[in-house]
Amino acid sequence: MNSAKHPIQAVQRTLDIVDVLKEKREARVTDIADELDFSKGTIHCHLATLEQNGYVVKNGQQYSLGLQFIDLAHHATDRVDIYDITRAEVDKLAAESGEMALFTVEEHGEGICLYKAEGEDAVQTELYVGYRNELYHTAVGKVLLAFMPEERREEIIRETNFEQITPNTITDPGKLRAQLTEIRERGIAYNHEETIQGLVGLGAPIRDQDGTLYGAVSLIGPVSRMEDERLTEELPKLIRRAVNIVEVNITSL
Amino acid sequence: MNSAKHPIQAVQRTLDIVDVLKEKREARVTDIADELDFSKGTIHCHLATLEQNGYVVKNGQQYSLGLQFIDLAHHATDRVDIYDITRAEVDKLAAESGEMALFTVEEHGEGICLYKAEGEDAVQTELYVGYRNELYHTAVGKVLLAFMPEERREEIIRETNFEQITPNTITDPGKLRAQLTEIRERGIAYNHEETIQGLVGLGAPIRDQDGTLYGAVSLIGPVSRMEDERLTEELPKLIRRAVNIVEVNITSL
DNA sequence: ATTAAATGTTTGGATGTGTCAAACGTCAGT
DNA sequence: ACTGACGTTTGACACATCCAAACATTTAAT
Repeated sequence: MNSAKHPIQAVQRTLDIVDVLKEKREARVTDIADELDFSKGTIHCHLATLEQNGYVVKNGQQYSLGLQFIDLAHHATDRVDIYDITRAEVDKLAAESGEMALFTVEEHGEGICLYKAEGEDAVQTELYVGYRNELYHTAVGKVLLAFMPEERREEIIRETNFEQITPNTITDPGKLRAQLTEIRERGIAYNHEETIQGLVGLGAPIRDQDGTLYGAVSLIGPVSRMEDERLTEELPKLIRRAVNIVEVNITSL
Repeated sequence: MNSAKHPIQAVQRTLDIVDVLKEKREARVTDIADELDFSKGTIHCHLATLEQNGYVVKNGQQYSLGLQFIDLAHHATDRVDIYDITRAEVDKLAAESGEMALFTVEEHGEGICLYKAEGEDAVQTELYVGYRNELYHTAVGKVLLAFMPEERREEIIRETNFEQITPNTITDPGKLRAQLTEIRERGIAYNHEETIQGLVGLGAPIRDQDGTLYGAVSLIGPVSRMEDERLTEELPKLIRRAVNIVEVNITSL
């Protein structure tokens, strides 16, 4: 992520304010001014500008994010051509497996969940559509890393700040690269309690005939149900079938 | 919508750029510079700032909206307490009626679609989650107007720019007010081909015991299926049931 | 190949604008 | 009525934004 030479400070400030509103859900002028260490007057002007454009809502003294962002989100998703097809397949996948199924895409070196479907027995996680996570410790993340162009992969790995989230989290770039090679051979990536203890995930890439990566589909479930042949045979088969259907449809776009 | 006394121009410019990207889906620096009548250098700096923050993505020369807006959209929706409950009921409503069911909320004098469920025979419209429309010519819109505080209603009507979208569109504030009174009595609003020829809609408000308005639920279908007792009895009954369930759950928040 | 034409990017300098501190207005609680 | 806390407005100064032009880079054409 090459940083801008001449970032526009006023805009940066506004984006920081939006970020605070995202974290806090609601905030007053003074709250934000304290948090970001700016004068009340400045924050006020920024919020007023945002409000005028519908990006912020004011309830009494409390400001919060406006629903207009949903509109922007829709238009952003519009760029993902396979969204509709994949969505349908992820629904099926969730129904067939009973687990939670996800569709994730890479952007700016992060994995962004674009769709989530819950099967009958799906685990409850704080994962939501729009959720962003680091690539190195999830199944989809490792899939995306494995199948993206090498230079980009190395760039992302170089900029990754490895954290030992659980005992199983991979924190060594070398080990990660080795596992990515395996994943390229097998076509399936696993997450063995590397993100959350007790949770296992597996994912596969969506690619066209040229090998261009479009995203990844995954299943997440409790370790108790994710073992033996179900984990190594049954569920991978379901995912591969779902992914194949999407891939067939890519050409017709 | 009281305009800001001292809007921050640089921020306004960035928001205008975002708007162009929303409309065009993809655009180059020059495209945007021409469209907004700014120098290329200026647009470049703004885009660089946005990209650095993940709000914009660059593919070669083409810029487009980043998926990070989905994250913001999620947090904005978070503010709508009844979202989850209503969503479930709208799903049922669509299944029962076979038509398209919607959940809409008012913000900044506009109706914003927060959830959409398609029944078996649902009409296909360009309506999407996040879609914003004027209140005066839709069923949900009229519901929201009818049940909001009077001063706010008058403020919105005063600022409304009435357009004759179809022959049936109400363009007279007086007539609109009269119909809103009816709607308050009946508890159901109709849209008789006022937005799109051939499409009929009906909606009801979601309110708590104090009468505070939370949003509206509606059904949309082709005029051929939306007539006689189905329109005046059957469908209103379904909607009322859905709305009631949500309303009961409001108190437990 | 070589040139030409668009484009993205960077630069420096003049203008105009964002920022702050302080004053003002408003509201809630005592 | 008074106090405190907050949002809003004001005015003036510092400096950030913007433009035009030069530069770099890519694409198209000859």
